[in-house]
Amino acid sequence: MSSETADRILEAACELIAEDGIDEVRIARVAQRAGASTSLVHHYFSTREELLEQALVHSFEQAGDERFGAEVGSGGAVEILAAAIRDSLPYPGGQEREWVLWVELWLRAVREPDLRPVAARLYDRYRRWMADVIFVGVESGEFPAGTDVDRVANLGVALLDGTGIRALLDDPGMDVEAARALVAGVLAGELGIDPKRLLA
Amino acid sequence: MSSETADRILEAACELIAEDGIDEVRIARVAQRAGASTSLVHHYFSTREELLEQALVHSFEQAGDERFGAEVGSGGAVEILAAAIRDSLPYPGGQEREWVLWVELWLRAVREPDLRPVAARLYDRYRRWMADVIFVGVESGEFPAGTDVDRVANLGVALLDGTGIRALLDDPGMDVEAARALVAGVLAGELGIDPKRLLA
DNA sequence: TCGAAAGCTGAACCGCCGTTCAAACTACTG
DNA sequence: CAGTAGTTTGAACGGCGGTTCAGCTTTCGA
Repeated sequence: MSSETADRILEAACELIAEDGIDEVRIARVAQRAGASTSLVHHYFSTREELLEQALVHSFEQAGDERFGAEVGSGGAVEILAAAIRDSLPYPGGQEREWVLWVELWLRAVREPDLRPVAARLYDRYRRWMADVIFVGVESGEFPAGTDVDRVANLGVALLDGTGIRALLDDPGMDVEAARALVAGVLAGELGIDPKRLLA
Repeated sequence: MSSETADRILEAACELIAEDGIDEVRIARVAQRAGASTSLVHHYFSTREELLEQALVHSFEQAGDERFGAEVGSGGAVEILAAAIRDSLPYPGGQEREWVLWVELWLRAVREPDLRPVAARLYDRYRRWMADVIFVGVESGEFPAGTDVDRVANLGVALLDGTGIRALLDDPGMDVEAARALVAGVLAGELGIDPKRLLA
């Protein structure tokens, strides 16, 4: 089912989706980048739609593994949370590519309910990852006992998405530093710590 | 420049963008819905790209006028804010169409920097509208003096976007009611009022 | 060693759709 | 009425690109 070649094709499709957007992806280009012919692409993926859907899913499973698969490392929970905020925002040269794919998935999933479980699964990992970070802080006493971990995690995810999209769009009213300050400020307030400690 | 017919064509294009997504919009369909021929469409809009861009902009200027153009009405600031939260979320049968267009603009603007000012302008109106609502509350003493109005307004916008997108995607971890509760809870905390008052 | 199945290719097909073009119809102006 | 500018149309063009097809090469088990 999943041969070496099929993977190469899928990988090429992922790259092109990230670069040009789903609708700009042409089978000939995918084939070219994968070092194959268009016929070969059709040999593994009977239709363009099928190829693109599998590529999207594959792309996000992989991205999710990279971002949220790692164990919450050692070190203070505050530092980990600060790093999480920084690494989640679309800093130029940083997570911009992931953000573009993220928005692509949003739109696609809005139109195509089949894709919604993929998005939901990613959000679930995202939220759980952030909840883990916060939970560690509560356990270690850095954050107040009785903190509603899930609520704060959902809050963090929502804030990162809501500010990050504006930063990604170069909104002068919300650049990436302002986004970071706002997220850090609100989360620090919820967790009873000094906001500066989340901006390290 | 902007004749009766051109407006009809633009209107038809807007509808189709909302229904099927920009990339699915076909000139023949636009013409059909506008009661015109494809040639006539090209008479007013020399290229497809030009038509779609103008349609998008037109669509959002209009939507912005409807949503944020009205003066902040009379009544308590708390009630106005509660209504703002409710009306901004993608309740089924409510603002869903606007949300879809919103996401469409996000993706388009990410790919096409020319569109970013359009998005920035909309965000500006959105944020200012929310700031006005909060400002009224501060003036009337319903919210604490010294409230950082712009900060809370940005927070509100980010929370609505960040939770709303998940609700729109039918994420089981964040339905529209949970989104509303989270937004209301956080804003109530920032404004020193009872969260229940924002859920009326 | 033979033959079938899988991997792979180039070339051609063909439908969709943006775009163009020449011409008709209308309306207004001198 | 003549002329001109603005509308509107049907029909056709042209190419991009997904898909198909017939056949070549490689692999591998009997």
